[in-house]
Amino acid sequence: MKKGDKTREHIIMKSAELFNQQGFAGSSLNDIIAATGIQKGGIYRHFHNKDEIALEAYNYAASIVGNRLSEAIGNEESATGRLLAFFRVYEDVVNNPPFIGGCPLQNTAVESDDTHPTLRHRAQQGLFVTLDMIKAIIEDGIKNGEFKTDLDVDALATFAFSLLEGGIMLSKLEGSNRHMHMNIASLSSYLRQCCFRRVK
Amino acid sequence: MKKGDKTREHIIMKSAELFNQQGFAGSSLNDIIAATGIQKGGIYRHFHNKDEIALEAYNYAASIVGNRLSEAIGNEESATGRLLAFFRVYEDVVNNPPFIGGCPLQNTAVESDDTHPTLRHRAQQGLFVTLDMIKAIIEDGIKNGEFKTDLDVDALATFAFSLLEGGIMLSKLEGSNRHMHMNIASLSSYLRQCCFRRVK
DNA sequence: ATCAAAAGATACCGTTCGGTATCTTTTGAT
DNA sequence: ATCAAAAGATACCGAACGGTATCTTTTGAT
Repeated sequence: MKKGDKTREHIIMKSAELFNQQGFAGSSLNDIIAATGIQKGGIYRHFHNKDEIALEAYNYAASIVGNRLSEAIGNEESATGRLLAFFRVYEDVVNNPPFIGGCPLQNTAVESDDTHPTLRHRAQQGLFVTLDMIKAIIEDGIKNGEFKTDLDVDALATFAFSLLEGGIMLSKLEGSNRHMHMNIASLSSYLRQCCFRRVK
Repeated sequence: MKKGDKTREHIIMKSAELFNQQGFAGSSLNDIIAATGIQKGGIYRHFHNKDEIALEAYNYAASIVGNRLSEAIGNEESATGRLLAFFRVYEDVVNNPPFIGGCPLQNTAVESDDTHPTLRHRAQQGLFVTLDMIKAIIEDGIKNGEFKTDLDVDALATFAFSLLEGGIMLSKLEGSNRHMHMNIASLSSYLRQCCFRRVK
């Protein structure tokens, strides 16, 4: 790997942390300079403009979180365990989020919604990919007899993901993981009471 | 009401729309000038700085949504109905949110989390007030025999509010109300299956 | 060791930022 | 109708913005 590629990645990593904490509009190039220790000329050698940095930074942050999710899912045997594993990645979102600043999808979605179309499009792709992951887990649970066969897969996927993102938002805002913890417990009992296949 | 107070309110209203769509960092004073038709000198006669405008604007947006929520709750007789009424205020969040730009609490929470402490504090107050509203509804439902007596009120309030905010985020991002609609149906059946008092 | 190419620092561009001082206009009580 | 007070427009401030041109340093293949 060439030197230039290494600094390019360094810029992306540091910028991703900035953008995920302060937002795109809230992070200036001087912030990036301060965070990377690289002057403007050095930065703009690797990127055409601030937008390009933001897009690459989002991809990076999303990939970090995605890896953490895949990892957490891989360790679980049951579909229920895999669904709850999603939440456990964010169970200490206040002090130890999978990526500093919280969920990149949430931060990007909320900020870019009415302002930055291309960034919004990336977040949309992230939404679809994540929902597909969750749906695959649910369908798996149905096939292996863990869940009822008449489950509405789309509705349950949206339900679980909403609960996750809402819990992240509430816990981050209050500065306490209690919302995440309560939601994990609530989803767990919900799955048991409403989604498990009744063995007669 | 004096003329100055009227323009002051005009500035707050227009700024609230801007901030709730583009964020605090994403909205400039020139944006406010363009939206209000009032020059910088005129604006700064009524406010000390941009921060003060943002705080008042958030209060305004929050009060609009709060009124809509209270209104929706007032029309319902059952606790279940009042909980679902919360969601119905945002059931067409894509095309017809209670305030343009979506949920002010969500937008403010996500942006100000790591950047703007005073704004974050306002959002925190909004969180507590809203959770208290939801908890009051649940306690009401327990007292009048609608809900089981052993419900965890805090957990159910967090659960419902997370589902709402998560649903808003997902629907806004995808540009489709389907997530809100599915969550309303899911919460409705959840309440029926897990929270209703079993009549023997 | 040489030396072109790659990488990065410096210095600058015009524009926009939030904020202020000053001047003009409007308002409304008398 | 008068006229001080309130309201608002104009013009400006220094700083920070995103972005670029140019110069210096570093890299690594030969």
